Amino acid sequence: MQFFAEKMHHQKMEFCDYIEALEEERKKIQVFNKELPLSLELVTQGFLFFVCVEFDDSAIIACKQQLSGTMAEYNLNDQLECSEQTSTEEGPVFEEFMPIKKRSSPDYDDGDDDEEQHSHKILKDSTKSDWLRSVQLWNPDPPSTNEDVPRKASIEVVKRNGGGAFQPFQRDEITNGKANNASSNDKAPSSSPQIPATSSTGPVTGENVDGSSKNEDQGQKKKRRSWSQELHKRFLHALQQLGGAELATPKQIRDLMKVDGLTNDEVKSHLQKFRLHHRRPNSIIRNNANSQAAPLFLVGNIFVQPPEYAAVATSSGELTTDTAPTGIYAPVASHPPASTHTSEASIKKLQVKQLELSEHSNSEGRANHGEGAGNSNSPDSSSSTHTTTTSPGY
DNA sequence: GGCAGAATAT
DNA sequence: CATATTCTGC
Repeated sequence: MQFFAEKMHHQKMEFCDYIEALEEERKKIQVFNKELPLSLELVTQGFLFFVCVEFDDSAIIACKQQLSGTMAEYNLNDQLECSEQTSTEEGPVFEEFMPIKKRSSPDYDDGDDDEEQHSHKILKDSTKSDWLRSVQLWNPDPPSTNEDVPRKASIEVVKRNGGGAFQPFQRDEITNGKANNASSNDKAPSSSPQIPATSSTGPVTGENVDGSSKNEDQGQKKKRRSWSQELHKRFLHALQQLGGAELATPKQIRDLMKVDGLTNDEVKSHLQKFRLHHRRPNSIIRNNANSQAAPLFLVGNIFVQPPEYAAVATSSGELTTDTAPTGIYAPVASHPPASTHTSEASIKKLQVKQLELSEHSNSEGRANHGEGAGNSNSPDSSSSTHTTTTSPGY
């Protein structure tokens, strides 16, 4: 008897270990949840299965309960994510998943696909999106207090704001700090409701879109604009609407962003940086051998192909961020409310640019992304092996 | 003169 | 490194 008891105990322990292992596994996989909802499910199911098989020992039961608890948690999370995604549809979604995008989805690659090197980027490749990450996570400027900003201002109060430079927007009211956002003034939102100001998206620690209060000291150095997550999101959104970083112009972007206090120069600068960080990575290993074949993940004994590979191209062959966060539920990239300009002009521009690029920048694998309009898809410059655009049903 | 983009500067 | 500012050409 004793022996038996011992044996049971042993088994129990083993089982628990197993459970733990599984749990861990699931955690790992959860990272890919967005892309591979199926995998999670499978693992989870396996989980249940094992839990339910035999043993009714109290300990096991406890385990079971615990597990179910965690499961519920996961589900809840999933749901939350989903709802968030769907509810945001406007465009924020797009940017929201940028960080994840980098690892396997052909993200919205504005003019230059740069993506497709999936195989490796899984863990590395941080190069490209690194800066993005920083931008997104950047915790906007703390309140006032810090630094000498106020001091300087007071010293050089000069305040000869005769010309008023850029926009009239909110004048001083340094105190207002946040709270504003109202921005009732400024250009009327015209048509699209646009992003309802501070979208719940994340830990936006009470920071307004326009970054901060701008003092009147115009003769002075501009206060560094911090591109908060929100701001950047808008930026991306605008970009998306305009057809990519290569097509959009600072002014357009600024208009679309509808952030008061935001100047052209600021947008220009940001855009410059954006482009910079986006173009370079392209030249790198565009695709090795089979890289183009959508990676298959082995789940259980089933191969699963991440949904991103079903990425669709937007009519104008632009961003198409989609990023299929939850795979199946992938919200289709929203279209620009004002679809007017984005069509002809931009396409033309696109073509021109592509020509230019293909001409004097042979070294850089510029990409092709014009699928939508059926226009070119330059056989990607010279990158090693053929790149048969293996696009799943478009 | 405005604007966009690149090049510098901070 | 992230922005700002300046320089250029259109």
